[in-house]
Amino acid sequence: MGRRSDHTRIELEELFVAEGRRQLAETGLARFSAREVAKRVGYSIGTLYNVFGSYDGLMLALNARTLALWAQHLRDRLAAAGDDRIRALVCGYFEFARDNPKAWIAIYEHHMADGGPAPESYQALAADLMSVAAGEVARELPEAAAEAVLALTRSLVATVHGHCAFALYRTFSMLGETAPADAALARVRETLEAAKTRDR
Amino acid sequence: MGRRSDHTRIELEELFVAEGRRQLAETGLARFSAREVAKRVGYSIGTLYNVFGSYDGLMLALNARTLALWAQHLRDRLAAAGDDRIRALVCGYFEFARDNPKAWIAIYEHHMADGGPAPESYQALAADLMSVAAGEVARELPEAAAEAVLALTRSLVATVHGHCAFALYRTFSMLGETAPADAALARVRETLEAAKTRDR
DNA sequence: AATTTAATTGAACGGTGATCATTTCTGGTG
DNA sequence: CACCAGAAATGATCACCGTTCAATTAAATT
Repeated sequence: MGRRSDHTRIELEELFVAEGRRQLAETGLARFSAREVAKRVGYSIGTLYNVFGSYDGLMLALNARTLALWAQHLRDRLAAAGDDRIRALVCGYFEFARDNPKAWIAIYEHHMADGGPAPESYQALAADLMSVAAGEVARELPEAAAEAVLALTRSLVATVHGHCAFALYRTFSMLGETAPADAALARVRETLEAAKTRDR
Repeated sequence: MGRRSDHTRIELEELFVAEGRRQLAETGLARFSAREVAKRVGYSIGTLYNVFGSYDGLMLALNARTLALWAQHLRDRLAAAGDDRIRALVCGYFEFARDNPKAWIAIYEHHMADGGPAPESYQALAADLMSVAAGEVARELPEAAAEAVLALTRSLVATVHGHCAFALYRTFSMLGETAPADAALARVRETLEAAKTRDR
């Protein structure tokens, strides 16, 4: 059809991402198809490749959107939180994963075709998410050195991630666990308490 | 070729599983191909389907083998452990994942085509793995009730899993973490200490 | 030797990600 | 207004995938 001024390149990107997220949420990563996204948007597969370059490019755009929404969700929860900001953070983590299970899983299950790392701009989004958590850990441990805060934050996020992953992968339900978020919160509290005791 | 007495059905299964594991370790789940496994074993794709029924059936057989080897690895480490059995357990967990990264990841990233649960026999292998950990937790908390031990074990395994997953997915290296196993062990120790204090 | 039975095969089907020569439209020029 | 150069959009084409199943072939039975 030639240069359609129907949509700018930015609009096109947004169309594909919106439809891609809809489809990812429905079918999950394993059945996800770039062709099907293009078809439902009403553009050809060739146009989708013009915009994103590859399947990886499309998936990165989708996961980047998920990461941004996740970070926003956490900040919203923290803004509305009372005294117990750690609980707000852990619950916000679980809420987002539970409300967007397929998209959340896709963040971890998509791998670049060449096995290489994701581009800088994508890693920045993951780092931003981590910094939200680090801010709260720093608030809990005012005396701690910055590097110690970061190291502890990484470990705490890994702890929560493990509980959240088991919850979404149904590993927990298979084993009889019913309140994974509570368990994760309890673990985080223990670690923060131990760190406070060490600091004194 | 008709009924080849070259291999019994059991031998055939073993041939496919051995070659499948080799290929999974090389290429990873995303590029893994049942056709390629059949080709390299020297049987047709049809015979592979006679044996395993589907791609899911093959993957379950591969993942079942991985789970069994993992449990064996943990028991071996515990048998050779000194006083610090918890360290042996956590390190054994990480060692196996690090030595078999693609196979370990496939355990979590393979999903049944219909989204349903894995068959009973497969779940039993996962439960066995959990029971290895539960035995050590029970040893640490002799006073604790059985159900409390199981609940704590689930949470501790989730904690270690989170650290291990971040290590293998390179989330940690992206964030500057260098000793994920040490961090996981520290978290486990804190939780066990807190539980002991509660029991008193 | 003839027949039955069951294991093995691989072509065929509909789908995928990826490519790129071709077509089709648009903005600018004379 | 007619023309053209260039960019956007296309979809046939390719190699591969999981899956199916009629046909084939070798072993077991008669």
